[in-house]
Amino acid sequence: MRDFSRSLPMSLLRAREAVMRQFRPKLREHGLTEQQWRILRALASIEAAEVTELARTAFLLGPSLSRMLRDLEARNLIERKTAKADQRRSMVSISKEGVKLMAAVAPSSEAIYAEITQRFGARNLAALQEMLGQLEVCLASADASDEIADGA
Amino acid sequence: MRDFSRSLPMSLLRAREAVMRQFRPKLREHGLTEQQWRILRALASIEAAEVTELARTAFLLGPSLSRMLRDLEARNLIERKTAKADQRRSMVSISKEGVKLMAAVAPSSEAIYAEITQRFGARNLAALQEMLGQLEVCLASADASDEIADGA
DNA sequence: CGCATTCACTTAACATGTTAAGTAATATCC
DNA sequence: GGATATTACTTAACATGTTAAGTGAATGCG
Repeated sequence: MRDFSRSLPMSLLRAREAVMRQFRPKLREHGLTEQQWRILRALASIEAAEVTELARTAFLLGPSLSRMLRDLEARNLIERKTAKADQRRSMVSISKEGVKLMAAVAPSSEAIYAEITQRFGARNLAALQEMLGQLEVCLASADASDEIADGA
Repeated sequence: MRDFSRSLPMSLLRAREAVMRQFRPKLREHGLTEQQWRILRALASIEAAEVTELARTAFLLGPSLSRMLRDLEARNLIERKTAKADQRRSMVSISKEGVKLMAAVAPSSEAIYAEITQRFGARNLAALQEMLGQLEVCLASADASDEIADGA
């Protein structure tokens, strides 16, 4: 069997960990986990979003997101109100405090990203992301055909 | 701020998830999680390994590995014995049952990997892994200089 | 209308990620 | 040789990943 430490999943895992290791200490200073930061960033760019939509954007599963929203709401970093038209849906938005926290963290975060870009090379970075995107597309089509085969 | 869904961490996360989504169902059929499978695969290629060494190979943190080894030992998939020379160290090895389970799963796993390789292209795959490796190297040197700055 | 189905979200349960603290054995240093 | 530090590993505590089940609201359809 292939040397598993050279397998694609392990390569991706190690690469991502190497990247996130750069960010985590700064986020931690502000009492944020990587995932909480993802939620705030996703919310920052829009007025309000439904939970399901937010889950897709922040790439989180519903149950994880549900817990985190509860906690973030308790910390007054986000706000929720149920939609008028459909009481099942709840609209989530970032609070003033949330915006303030983002403003405090964003400069460091940007600086770290810039440092990574500089080290790896902007061109390399773009090429890498292009390949990652293509990989996703390949495998998404694999999933789709599976679903058809399963009659889903 | 950059559109965070196009950031490197998110690209890596989505790509890895797209890959692992292909494997998880088959592992699940055999009652294995992704991480348990990593442990077995890491052990399969060597006689025995210390826990710390295994953690490095399977890219798991000590506490996670400690729990998983307890469970895998209870399922008789691995074996442990403390080293004679140094009673702190415990040597971990895969059991006969573990080998049997691996033999049962490996063909499907290989087939899935081959399918991914074919879809994405062997050349693209090699190029991607090369880039991921370089990214790791870049950032590892960043960590190293941080440690020096911190006096570590 | 009534009722089964679907939908949006939450809760539950268990496994792992992550950091800190604990434990026992070994190494170091005087 | 004995106090101290370090090492290898485990436990603890809390956050998230993951699947299944639960809940209440909207939809579809007779």
